Parts: sequence; structure tokens; C-alpha cells
Amino acid sequence: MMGATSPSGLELTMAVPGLSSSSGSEGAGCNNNNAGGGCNMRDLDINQPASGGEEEEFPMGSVEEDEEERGIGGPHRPKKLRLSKEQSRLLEESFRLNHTLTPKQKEALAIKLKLRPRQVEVWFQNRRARTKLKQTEMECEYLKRCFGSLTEENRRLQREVEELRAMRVAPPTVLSPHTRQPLPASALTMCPRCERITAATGPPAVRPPPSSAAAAAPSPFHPRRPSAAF
DNA sequence: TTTGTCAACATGAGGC
DNA sequence: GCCTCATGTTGACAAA
Repeated sequence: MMGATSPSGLELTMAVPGLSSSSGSEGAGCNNNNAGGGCNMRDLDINQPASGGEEEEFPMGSVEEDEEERGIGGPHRPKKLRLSKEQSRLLEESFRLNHTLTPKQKEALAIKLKLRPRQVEVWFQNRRARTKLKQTEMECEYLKRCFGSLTEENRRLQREVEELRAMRVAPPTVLSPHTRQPLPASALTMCPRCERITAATGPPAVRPPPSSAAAAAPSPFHPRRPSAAF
């Protein structure tokens, strides 16, 4: 597949309508005004040089031809053009350098490729669309993978929460640092740093050293908690 | 026959 | 108003 970009030396035959659309607001499709309900197509092979050894100037019909014949049968949709490998290669090369063309660049490229500027313009439009589509698909795949790993992580954490809940037996009993007697619940407060319950009537709070030091020397307010405890 | 690809086209939005 | 772009659609064509 991928006719235009296929390197397979396809039989690049095409039918050129007698009336070819022009740039701008050309109508779409064949209006079947021609005899036989057709679009007055004529076949030609864009890979083959034109008779006399010359290449076809405009595979879809030259500009002169367009303007000469437009209006006889009305606007129509030409048969499918297959760009030659060389045309595709040059277009891709231009696209790599720049995803958009200035009118001058378009004109120059059209002349170089023996295409109409409109065809170059359409090619770039479609190429941009394909690029964007591909990017979107890749992003979609990436987000899917993220979703999968996050779902797995979420499951794992939920399991851990369940395990920890099962391990928890009773609320902790806090002893007074002075009397060594259990403190009433009303005397307890939540330590904002570690979110643990501590005695509100303890000695003046001393700013704890950095966490590593705090872990190394637990204070009476922050007894070393079991690793699996909240 | 079905399906995928792609040139060509239509249309609406935005910039100038 | 013209031009360009993004987006969606159509139809021809080739391959499965």
C-alpha cells in the first residue's frame, strides 16, 4: 500500500480528466455533465515520459489545459493522482525542512516537481494532517501505558492500605513524660509535623533536627514508630 | 469484496 | 476579501 510513498515501483497510471480543477474554490467531484456520465478522463502514466521523450508537464493536466477546458464540463474531481517516487521524495525532503511553505516556495516547488501549486499545497496540508494524526496516536498509546501502570500502582497501594488496616489493633496510649501515667484523650494533640498524637502538656517544643537526626535520636514526642504503623 | 491509503475537495476559523 | 490552516469527507486505487 502507501501508493505515493511506496518504493515498490508501482504501476503509476492515472487518468487525467479533460477538465482539471484549478486552485482556489474549485468545485468538488464530477458533475456528470459530460457524455456518458463520465468525467472525460484520459489515462496516462506519470512514470512514462510523454511521447517524444518529454515528460508530462502537469500530470493532472497543465495549467493551460485547466484554464482552457474549465467550464466546458464544469468542475469535476480528477481521477487519483499517484505521485512518482521522485516527486514524493522531494516533497518529503521539503517537508522535513519546513512544514509550511511560503507562496514563493510553493511556486518553486511546484515548478520543480512539475505539479500545480495547488497540488503542492494540498500535499502539504495532507502531510501535516497525517503527521498530527500520528503524533496523536503515539500520545494516545503513551497515555494508555501510563494509565495501565498507574492502575497497577493504585491496586498495589490499596492492597497495602488493607494490610496496614488489618495490622492496626488499638489507638496508641500516650504516657505523660512527667508522671509516666497514661494521659487522658483531652490532653492529647496531633503533632503537625509527623501527624502523630502527642501530649499537649509536654515540655517546650524544640525544633527537631533534620529528619535523619530525628530518626537517629527519637524524642519522647516522636517515639520511633513501627515501620508498618501509621 | 473488503480494507487501508492518499490526493483532492469542502468548510469554517483566524490572521492580515 | 483573500489566504492559509485544521479538520472532515469523498472517491480512486492497490493489496489482502
